[in-house]
Amino acid sequence: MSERRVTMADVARKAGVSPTTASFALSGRTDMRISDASRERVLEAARELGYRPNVTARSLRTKSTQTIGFVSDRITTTPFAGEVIRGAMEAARERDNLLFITEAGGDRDAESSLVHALLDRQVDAVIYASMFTRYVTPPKELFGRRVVLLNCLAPGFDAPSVVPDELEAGRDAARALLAAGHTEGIWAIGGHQAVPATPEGIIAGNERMRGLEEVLREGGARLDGVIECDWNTPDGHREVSALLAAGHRPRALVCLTDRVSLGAYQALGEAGLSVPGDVSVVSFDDQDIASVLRPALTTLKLPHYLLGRLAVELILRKGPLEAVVHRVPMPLRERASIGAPAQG
Amino acid sequence: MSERRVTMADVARKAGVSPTTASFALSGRTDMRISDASRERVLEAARELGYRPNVTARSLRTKSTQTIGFVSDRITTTPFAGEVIRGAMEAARERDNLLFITEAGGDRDAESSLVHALLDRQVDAVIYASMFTRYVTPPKELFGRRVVLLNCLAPGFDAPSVVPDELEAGRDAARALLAAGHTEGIWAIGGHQAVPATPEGIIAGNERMRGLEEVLREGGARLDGVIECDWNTPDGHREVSALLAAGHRPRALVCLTDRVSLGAYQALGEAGLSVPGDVSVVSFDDQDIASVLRPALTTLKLPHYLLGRLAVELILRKGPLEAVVHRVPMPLRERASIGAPAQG
DNA sequence: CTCCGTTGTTAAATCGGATTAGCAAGTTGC
DNA sequence: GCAACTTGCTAATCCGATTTAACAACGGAG
Repeated sequence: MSERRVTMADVARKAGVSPTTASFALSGRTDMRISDASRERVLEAARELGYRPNVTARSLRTKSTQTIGFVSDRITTTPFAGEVIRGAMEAARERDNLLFITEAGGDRDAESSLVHALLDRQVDAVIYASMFTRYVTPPKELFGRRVVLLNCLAPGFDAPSVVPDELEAGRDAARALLAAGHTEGIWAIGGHQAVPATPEGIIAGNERMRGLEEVLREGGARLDGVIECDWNTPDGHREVSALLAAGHRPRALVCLTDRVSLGAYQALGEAGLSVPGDVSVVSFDDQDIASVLRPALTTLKLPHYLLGRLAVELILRKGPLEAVVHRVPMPLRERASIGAPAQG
Repeated sequence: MSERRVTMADVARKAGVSPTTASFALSGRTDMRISDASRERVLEAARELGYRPNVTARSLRTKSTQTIGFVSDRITTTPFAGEVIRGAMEAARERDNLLFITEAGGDRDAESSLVHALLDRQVDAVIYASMFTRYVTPPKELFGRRVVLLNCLAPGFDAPSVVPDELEAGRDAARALLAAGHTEGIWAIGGHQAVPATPEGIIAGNERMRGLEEVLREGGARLDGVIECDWNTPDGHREVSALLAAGHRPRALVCLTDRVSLGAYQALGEAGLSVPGDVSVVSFDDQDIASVLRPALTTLKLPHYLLGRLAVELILRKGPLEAVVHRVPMPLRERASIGAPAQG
């Protein structure tokens, strides 16, 4: 694209040395002896000419492109997960790397083809990411490659995983309710399962529920019921409306996602119940809406930014990757949806 | 990364021809005569060995990396604009290109440095994108390069722009209200301006308002008032609450973004007014929440996906780029927030 | 039978750097 | 005084493709 770039040969010529000397001077290698005078002249020439090395050419020899591939099912364009990309991007940038972002939309063939496109461009490593925390089987092209799994687990696939600490988040949700004095009339909306039509097990729901139940039990509280439904707003609205219609009077709702919480808010509002006066709500994810709902939603934040950042940091660390699961804490965002239990 | 790749030399050796012949056979060029027999043997060998060309090596000679750089202020991770990336990505993929995604966060130095990082990797072209539709001045490194401006305009910079057709969207909002019979008691919330602390002019607000006023006037309707505020939920809530508290009884609200609409919904709900029974609402953007609000929000969709796609399609088109402004229609998403004007 | 044009193929150069092997000139050791 | 090191630098290769220039082998024209 456009006018000729300054090459190392230009720099060498201007500095009056050989390309070899220029190369050593510029890369600053100390194992090859270059006089201070020559080094200075090369550096000066490079500066004056505005020389920048051609990464593509260099990588042909060195095998390192300072480039990382990012493959996901849909995480890129999921409204709330762009932060993953940002975290990854910034961490990459700090180490002079760039990211190829791709998305296969869940299609295995597309996935293979994208991985090939990445490998054809000699990426140094690949981040394989999933929108939902779940078990996956990466495409065979990635076996034996430098890979970090992001927001997913793949038993038998030799690579580290970076996932949110959903179990501890479940515990923290329980602790938040206990701290406010809730011990009964607690319902979970969304349940263990997850999103419709996902072929493989989703981890988030199970772990959140396990942590929740464990700490509630230890705290002498109990869950009155668990309502299984999809993790979206219409389902949240429908299930909570049905719960109320059935005559139940919950004191606290644990909604498995903020989208479910929005549905719950709508149903409670329509029933003339206030949050947190009549019903407390604790949620998961901390999506955009969480902070602007009225009252603002107390929720366990999905640490998207840190997830992306850690994945890249692991990949760019020297040495081989260890197949370890890294759990990133989900911080509690305390806002206004939890109050003392309603009396009566 | 890992075991040696099959090179063209391997393919040539296996097919019993020279690398030159293999190259011509594989690239399928007709200007260089290769016998059908040789071609077949090369193709067969390539297939058996699973040969894939090294794009990096090729680009050293051809100058084309089949790679596009994407630089934005924050669009990547803006919750609602990931679709831009997806559109761009898919269009790129259809033509065997990949995207480097970067984000400068509005920092000029970071922007320059990112553009350099892209150019060092020999990208064929660059998409320069903005989160808000506005005027920009691209970094000097991009002058003379193959560039498409996405969601922004840069007078004097020789490149095509791709932007949403905000003017027509404003008109469509007016048409939707007129069609439902609204001619008075219409207020605009959000106004001409925009988001806080944006140094350069934002186009969206102005154009939306201009289109809106033009068609209302032509339709014999009028705007009772325009309330200027930031384009977010708390401001929407505050301003609509204030409007009602001041004794006004609007029949229709034109909210400049869906986030403002959410605030309006909250304020109306608290005042015991129903949508669309008492007040109709028409909005802009079609973010995630638009479809799950109750009632679902009628809004003019920001065509993010098409924006991204068109930008890439332009860039990958043969020939020089023309500095034309491409306006992409914003379709009306008719849902349930517009009704006939309340009586009385 | 020679000259010339095709046809099919390949040796060699190229792209922009990194790296290896080696070469002069100056030092040191004995 | 001469071999053995050092020091500072460069010629030559290599990385994996593309592309240019040229070269055999063959057929037809004269």
